[in-house]
Amino acid sequence: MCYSISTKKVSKETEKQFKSKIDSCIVMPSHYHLSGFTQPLVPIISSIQPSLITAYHWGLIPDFCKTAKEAKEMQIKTLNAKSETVFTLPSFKHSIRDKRCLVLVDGFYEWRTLGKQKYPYFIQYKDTEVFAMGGLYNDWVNKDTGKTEYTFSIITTPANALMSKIHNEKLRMPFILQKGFEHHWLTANLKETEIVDMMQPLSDNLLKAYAISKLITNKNKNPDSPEVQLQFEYPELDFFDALN
DNA sequence: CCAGACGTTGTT
DNA sequence: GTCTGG
DNA sequence: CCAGACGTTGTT
DNA sequence: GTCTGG
Repeated sequence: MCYSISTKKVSKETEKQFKSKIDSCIVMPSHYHLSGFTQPLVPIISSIQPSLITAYHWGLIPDFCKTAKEAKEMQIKTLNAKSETVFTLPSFKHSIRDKRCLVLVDGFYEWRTLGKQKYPYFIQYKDTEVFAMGGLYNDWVNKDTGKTEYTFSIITTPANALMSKIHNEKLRMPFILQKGFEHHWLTANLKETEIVDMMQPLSDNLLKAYAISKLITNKNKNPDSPEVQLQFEYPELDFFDALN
């Protein structure tokens, strides 16, 4: 799955890459570390406005939610949507047909388990700073206040070889669009089979990854800092990898 | 029928 | 063991 | 998801 | 709104 991302390098430069303009109404959410569990604003491009980079809250609220309380409880359960079940689950079945989006990031974080220890890793796309994860969105109207909540989920697929080594218990990874093919995901009127065929694990030779320090989960320091993305040597990890 | 869930993982 | 904040 | 707290009182 | 378990 994917609950932790970096959006630091999403910027004015990103406009050319995605042939989209940054929404003048938003402040670009640029962070070294964002946890999905806080429902952060994240830069996205939606299928309804494929030429606009805007910002949505992480954690999709389905239309059937009636109150703000119900919506908030739902959001921690819809950070991810499994590619294998998005066409049938009530929370996602409408969005997968006509509310797809690109989630713009420059990396994401996963934990590798060895024995009783967990080691955080930072994963990036090899030949581009900013890349797109495939997602779903929904604009949910709070009937009590009349306000609209703009929300999304990140789709997950089975892990490729690289991600299986890192995320070695869950064996899942975010659905990542291949560089240059991102807008295919936003095409209108796609058939179910065309959508299904797109939601495959990205080839692992396109990604790079290394272990980072445990600053990312240090409560006494701020993980939203450049140091969170620095490579960190764990002798026991190197030793283990040398044997395997 | 009613009532409550509506999700991701992996494990008992 | 379970809850909470990020 | 992970990591750290898990409590009372009253004070800065 | 729709699906599921009882």
